[in-house]
Amino acid sequence: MANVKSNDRLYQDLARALMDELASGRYPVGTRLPAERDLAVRFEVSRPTVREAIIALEVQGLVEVRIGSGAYVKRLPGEEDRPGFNVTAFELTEARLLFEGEAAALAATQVTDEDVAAIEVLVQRIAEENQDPNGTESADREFHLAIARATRNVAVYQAIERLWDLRATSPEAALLHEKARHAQIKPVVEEHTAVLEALKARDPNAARAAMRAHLSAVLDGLLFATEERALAEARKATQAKRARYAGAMA
Amino acid sequence: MANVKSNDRLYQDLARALMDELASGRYPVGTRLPAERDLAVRFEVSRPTVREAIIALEVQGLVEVRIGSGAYVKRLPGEEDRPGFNVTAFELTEARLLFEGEAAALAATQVTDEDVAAIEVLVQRIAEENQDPNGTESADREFHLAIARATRNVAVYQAIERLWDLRATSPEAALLHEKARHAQIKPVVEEHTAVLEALKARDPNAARAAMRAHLSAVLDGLLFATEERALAEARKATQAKRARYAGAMA
DNA sequence: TCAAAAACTCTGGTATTACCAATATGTTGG
DNA sequence: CCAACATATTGGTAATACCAGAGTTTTTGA
Repeated sequence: MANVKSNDRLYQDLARALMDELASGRYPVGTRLPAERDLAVRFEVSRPTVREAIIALEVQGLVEVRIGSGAYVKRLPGEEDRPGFNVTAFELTEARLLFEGEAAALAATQVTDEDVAAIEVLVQRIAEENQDPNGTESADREFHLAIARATRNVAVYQAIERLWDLRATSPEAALLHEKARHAQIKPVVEEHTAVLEALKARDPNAARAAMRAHLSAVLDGLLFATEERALAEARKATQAKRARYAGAMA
Repeated sequence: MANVKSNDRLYQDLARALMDELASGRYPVGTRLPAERDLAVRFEVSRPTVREAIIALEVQGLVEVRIGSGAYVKRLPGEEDRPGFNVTAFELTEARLLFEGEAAALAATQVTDEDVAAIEVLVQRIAEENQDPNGTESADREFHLAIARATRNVAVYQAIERLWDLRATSPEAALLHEKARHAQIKPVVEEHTAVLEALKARDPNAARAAMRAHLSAVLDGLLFATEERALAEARKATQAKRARYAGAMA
């Protein structure tokens, strides 16, 4: 152990290593970290470096340093300051279904030709990304953000961006999406294209419907990818909820 | 200058002092901070202490340290990590109009009798708050959050909470809302009651319509309160946008 | 006997100094 | 004029020393 090579600066590596140990449960909240001198020996770095790492943790609110006593665990990494946690992939996607549907409708009334052109390129990139099962989702993200931006409403944009990025803070959600991605490499492009066409036509209702259809499909993908017992329950609940809600939309 | 007494540790004092200088505009975004050695001399501390302070700023995303080059200003304090700025009251309310409308619809399919009872109390409190022109808006906030909570979707709740609280980060937005509040102390209670009734009836479409009507009225209040020249333009744009969008909703 | 006081020791806080590595700059040679 | 090479500057890290707060142990005195 101890060695934690990388290209970053030592204090950053050390801070990460310590955060990993915190996350592992080795040092529960309230307990004391080893003395700086001991950490220095264990990680084979100098004490100033250890101090820098601990200060990094302190600034992030992970530990509290008491002079003459030690550094005590205050909060575990993952428990963000701003909550944003315990958010399941279902909830995230459902929220996006609600919000991005409306955003698309508003965007349809605001898009410029430049917006449309840019989005068209993104759809193309999504198609390419979709070919490669190991590819990223960056074009997908850009697509949704471009539409959010087309609303010309910063608040809307930020809310949607946040929802997307929240997925990364939830390991299960990220994993589930990954599984879903591998399971269904089919209609994604068509769905995005439908949204694009609605925007081109400046048709708010069509845009809303297309976006909701797309995210509905994503939701289905998530449900499909769900095998765990713990999620089976959520699956049923979500389906029932959606059914009722979708009915209300008609 | 240089001296920045306090009871904290030196690096914390120094970090604060540097943040003050950043906030003062002395070091705009993109510029380079003085060398660590120079800062050490200027603030009469050792270089390790300067490094600790700079690392504190770095962890907070205020500066970016480039090896062999220097520490560059990345973001000014006050500009939150998550942007959330340059958001006008119009944008905020428009975003709420979109999102909370859908949230209310979803909530209508999910509310429990307890939720309804709690919301009923809140409507009562809103009426009381509304009597006093100098009263707070806490009941109003609770009302909207209670509905968001009734969706049983944490992501939805957090997004809406964030939109509400964002108002506080924008001084102009807060001021404008305050003015609008004094201008129209009339239909607020009726509007909230309409939402409540729709929830009671478990009618998603009615809930959506009622919530949109309410926030539409808020938007009107904002427009009414707008006198500044700078905002007159935004007013027209927003009105036009809303008109088109509202038409699409029908 | 026991409680107060002193001594000791552990911990973080800060300062010094030194040297390495990445970068930026200026100089030189083609 | 420009590429290549010195050189000064800057951050990165280490090693060491000493101070100050906190806790524990030992000593001391009533």
